[in-house]
Amino acid sequence: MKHCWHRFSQVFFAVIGSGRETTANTVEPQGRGVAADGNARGSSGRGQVTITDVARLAGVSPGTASKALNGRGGISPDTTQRVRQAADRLGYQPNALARGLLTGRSCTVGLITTDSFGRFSIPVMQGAEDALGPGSMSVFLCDSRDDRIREQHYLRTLLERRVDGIIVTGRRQDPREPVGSGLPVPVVYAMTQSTGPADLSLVPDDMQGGGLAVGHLLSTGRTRIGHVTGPLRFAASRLRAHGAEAALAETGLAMAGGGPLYGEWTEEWGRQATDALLRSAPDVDAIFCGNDQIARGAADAVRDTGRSVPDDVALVGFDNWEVIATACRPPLTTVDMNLRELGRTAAERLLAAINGQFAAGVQRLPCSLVLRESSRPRQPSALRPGLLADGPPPWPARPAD
Amino acid sequence: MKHCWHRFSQVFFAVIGSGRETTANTVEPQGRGVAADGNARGSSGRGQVTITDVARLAGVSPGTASKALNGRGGISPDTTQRVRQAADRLGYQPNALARGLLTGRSCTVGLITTDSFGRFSIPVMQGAEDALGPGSMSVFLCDSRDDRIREQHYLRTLLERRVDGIIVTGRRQDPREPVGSGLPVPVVYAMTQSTGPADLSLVPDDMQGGGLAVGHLLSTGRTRIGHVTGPLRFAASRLRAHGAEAALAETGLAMAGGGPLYGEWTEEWGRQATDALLRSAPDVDAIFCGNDQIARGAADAVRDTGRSVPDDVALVGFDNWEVIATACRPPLTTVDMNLRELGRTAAERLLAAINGQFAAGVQRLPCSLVLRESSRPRQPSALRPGLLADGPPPWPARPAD
DNA sequence: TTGAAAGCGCTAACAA
DNA sequence: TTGTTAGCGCTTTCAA
Repeated sequence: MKHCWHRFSQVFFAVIGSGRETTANTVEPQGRGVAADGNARGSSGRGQVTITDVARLAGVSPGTASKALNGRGGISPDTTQRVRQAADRLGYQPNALARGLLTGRSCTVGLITTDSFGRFSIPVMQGAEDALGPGSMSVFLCDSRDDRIREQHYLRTLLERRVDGIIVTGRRQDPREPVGSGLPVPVVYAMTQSTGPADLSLVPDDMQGGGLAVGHLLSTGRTRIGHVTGPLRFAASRLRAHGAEAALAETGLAMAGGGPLYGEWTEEWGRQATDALLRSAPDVDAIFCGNDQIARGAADAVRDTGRSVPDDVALVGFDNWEVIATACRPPLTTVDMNLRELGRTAAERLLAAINGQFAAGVQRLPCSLVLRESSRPRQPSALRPGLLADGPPPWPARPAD
Repeated sequence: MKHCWHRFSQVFFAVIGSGRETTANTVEPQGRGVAADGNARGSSGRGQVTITDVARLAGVSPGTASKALNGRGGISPDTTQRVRQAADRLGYQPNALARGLLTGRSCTVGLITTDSFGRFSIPVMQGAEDALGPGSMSVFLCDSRDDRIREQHYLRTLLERRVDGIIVTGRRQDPREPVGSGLPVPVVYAMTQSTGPADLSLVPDDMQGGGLAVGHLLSTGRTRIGHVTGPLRFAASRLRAHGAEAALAETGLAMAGGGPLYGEWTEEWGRQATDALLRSAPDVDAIFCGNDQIARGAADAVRDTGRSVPDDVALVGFDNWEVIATACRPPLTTVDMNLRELGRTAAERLLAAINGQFAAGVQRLPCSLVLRESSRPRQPSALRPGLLADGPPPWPARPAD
């Protein structure tokens, strides 16, 4: 802790160290100061310590104090030391507003989330904050809730506050209109796409993620792989399915069940679809699910038919939504979109843009795989007698559980 | 949309309307302006339009323009109109930094989350943003991740940015040290408690929530009510249990199973404990669970013994974590801590404090109940033959599972 | 090596 | 009703 912010310090206007002494109650040249302020506070007027106060206590001019504190310009070590001490004593905190006004850089960025702290925007925001917060950048939070009016309101206030840049996050979906055009600051879209050709958008690579899931299942020896996923109207569903099908085709395999089963992003649908799939293609030995909720429903459905996950049917989900994936029985192998990393990258791209390094287009960031029980390679068949044999499956139509 | 922010407007320095005409390339009295700026932008120097630009275009002084735009001081309707038009044309946006510097109010607040976008802090943040964002207050987001070093870093930058106040959110738990002492701005703690006696902390009323859950179960006719909850070391566990026990005692009942079963906040524990409870007290007709995950585990365990939820055993959870509560089979009745409301309240209290209305102490905000299937009143016994009869329960000790 | 002065963009007090 | 001036707190020339 470099500073302490006690507002009411005891020591004032006594010059620290030696050199030109200035006594406490000198009348300030500027005509401002504590004179009229009976209250023993080390500040002029507004109650916060200013650099003038520091300078006066150190017995130097404000300009010199500024240079000393910022390490700019040739200031003697002795003076620097005195100024630093004075600043510490008074609990000086530079006024970022004044600095920003002067330098034209506020060192702030706006973060507009269209998704109101949704499951996808949160990790993105977190990643962005990771990259910005610990540095000198502060982040303005704006929750536009997919409302263009709100969005414009926030955009306006952000620009009024002279942010140096803006990040827009969403829940992906279809490309969206740019948040504004001809803006005086750079904008990066994360987990959402702008239709503006000059804009930079960062999204996860769903197709690669789908391929990753299926590739993994293939590598563990599964060959009759089905796919249960969300609504067809979602680009995410389609891309993941394409990725999955491409990976299968590469090995000369077709998708079990005849193709992806499109439905809802719910456990309920996961159960239903899996149930149907196990009926229509009883030899299915793996299901790649479009998200973790579907996968969890699938796990329940598989178990309900007396089969085991992963030995009879392996499962892979998508999202790595921890609370779902780890509560699944068994814990779920799943594709992680690395959203936090995506947010971090967005922030870095924004910083680059602020420094003049622009980029444009849609960048797809790779997904990765999180391995858990649900796709564990099969146990040696000796341990599970009969289950790998040909012929009708050894389980009854539907036991009590 | 009142404004548009195209930076490069076409029309400049042609006085709008009638009255003192000023032509485009007048040399500005201040010596600044577009003269040296070949680029057709309606600004001086920094690339953003200033009030001086607006004033010049409207043919008035900056002071007058300011008053006109802010509706302060007696300005003729005609002039006001002209200034407004000029501002619109140029896409003028007041510089909030400059305004804040002058007025001493930045119209920003800091939001420090110690819980890194956790399940509890998110709705609180959302509520705070609800109350602040749409107004003139902007929110700085700071993710301290329970790290005091980070927290102090953020505190410092917030104070440097001259925020008007600070909200600190957490995941409740034990009281925490104040974020700082003698701070120049008010602080409100939400979903976390400060040990500072002069600080204001807002937390949900867990005891009342526990009472609410049990009261509801009693009102639906259940009398043999058990309680499965999280670790004993959590104040939340203890308070909820107390509330539940008090509600039971009021009706002269004791808790089924002999008392609360403390464990973990997981589905796994919910299953285990419920299993044990159903064995030790087979006539249990309701379980109040310390959170939704435990409740979901309980639902699975109840079902696994061949009993039905809610007809044989009713369930109530805690948290109203939608994804869990609605995916539960059947959907879960649960206690909602109204965290968003809590966040909103925190923001309102902060605004009050900024305006001089201080408060202190720990305020507990009421929880409410969200009714779903899992605690539906029993069906008439005719529809469920035998289940309400006396004697040994109709289900076997415990099927395979 | 230090000090003086100007000015970032805005508003508030005072003059005209 | 409008214009002028000063100054918020800071940094940055330019002079000393």
